[in-house]
Amino acid sequence: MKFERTDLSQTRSAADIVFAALRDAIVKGDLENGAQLRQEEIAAAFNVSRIPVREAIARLEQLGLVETRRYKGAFVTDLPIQEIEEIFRLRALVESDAIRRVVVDMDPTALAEARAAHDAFAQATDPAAWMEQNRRFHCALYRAGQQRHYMGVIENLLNLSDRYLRAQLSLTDGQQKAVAEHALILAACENGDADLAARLTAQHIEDAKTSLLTRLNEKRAASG
Amino acid sequence: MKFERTDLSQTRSAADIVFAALRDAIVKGDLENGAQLRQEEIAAAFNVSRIPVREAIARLEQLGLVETRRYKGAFVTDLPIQEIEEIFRLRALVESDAIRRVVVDMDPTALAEARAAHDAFAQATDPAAWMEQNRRFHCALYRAGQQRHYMGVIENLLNLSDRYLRAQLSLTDGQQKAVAEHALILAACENGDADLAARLTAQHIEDAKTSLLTRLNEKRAASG
DNA sequence: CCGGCCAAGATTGGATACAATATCCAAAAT
DNA sequence: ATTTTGGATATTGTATCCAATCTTGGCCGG
Repeated sequence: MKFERTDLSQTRSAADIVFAALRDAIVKGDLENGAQLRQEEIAAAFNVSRIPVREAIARLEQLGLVETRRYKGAFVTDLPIQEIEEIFRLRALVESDAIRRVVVDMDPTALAEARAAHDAFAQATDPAAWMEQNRRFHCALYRAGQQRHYMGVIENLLNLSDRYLRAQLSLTDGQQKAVAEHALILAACENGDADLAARLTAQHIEDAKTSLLTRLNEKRAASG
Repeated sequence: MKFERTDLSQTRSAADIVFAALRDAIVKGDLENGAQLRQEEIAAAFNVSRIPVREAIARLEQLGLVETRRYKGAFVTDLPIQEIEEIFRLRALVESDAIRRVVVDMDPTALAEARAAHDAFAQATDPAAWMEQNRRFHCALYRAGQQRHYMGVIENLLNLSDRYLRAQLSLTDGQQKAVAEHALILAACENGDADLAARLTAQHIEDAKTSLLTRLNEKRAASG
């Protein structure tokens, strides 16, 4: 007699599920910058007690996605412009190096996945899909190297910066520019040109940073 | 009448204190790789309930210092050699770039702090003091740039790798070599030579990586 | 009308109690 | 003797309850 074998020990705890949901909500911008995370409210939404909610919030704080002050509550981190710039510098540094190390021995499966994401990104029409396919494209390439810690650092940086980028893609021709740049990066990867892929990736991120900071500075000047 | 002004709202929660203590214990190697963290035991040690202990463990997991499996417990992460190597590559990449960005506008106070740490490191005789002063030296330089996220990434990487380095410094002439390399890095910073400081920092970390990996591979070959 | 003060509700932090799962050991069956 | 099975114990995950702190709204004096 045969069974369908499933590993039940890998079922996620309530704290895991709440954590992932809150993280995604912050990254996607569903929770606004500075918004307060009320434990009771979240617990009710997931039909659990506040205990797993508090564990989830503790983990979010470790990622820098929320800031908590004792007895006051947890708030979605609102990054100053200077820190956004810093995060993009880090991204350019780490992601370009990650690409360089991956390209020298690129897995065809990863390339195919990246191309699929590239196509989906080009055809997507709403910002949510852009962000999703954009991340899928980049991570498909980085992940090919099987480097957990590079991926971990990069994902953390993306989680911190995505909600700022999202507004950017919506307002400008950023998406079209990104499609063109992705195509070049993909071509460099397929040709095995590691240095070019690294330079293009760094430039891609620097470009996004520049236009994002320009807009943020305008906005800040206008509002106060 | 004058008061000593202290911000009571900054008193740390029990979870904060337990988290910091566990983190330091793991980083310093007081808790061995693979060791299990028993909630009840830790709670008793700090005279608190398991609730803040669980929050602390959740945060440690987010840092990659422990791994938890549901209903089985939390264990100090035992990194495979390949990941240790990856972490050192990341360190070389990020720390050299951090130095480069700091040197162009170096704060004299930070330089003085780095030199003090350098002297203390040279005169220290036990591995615990070495690790402490070594980190103090490097972080004094990086911190001068006031770049929270660079510092955050670097500290995470140091937290993950320090316990492996510690054994290294104990067993070889690593400490003397490190003193000499620190002197060169410090000189480059004082002279405002950013590129040199960056190259020396990268080399310093690569050197440590090489000798550490050599020893780890020998050890693994010997033990099985 | 305004700002300070105080009480009551709201919210977070932590302790205790209970539920779900794992681990270990003894007894029984082959 | 080995393996299996049932249950006792230990450990983790979550709910409920209490304590500490914050916040809000009304009252008071100016």
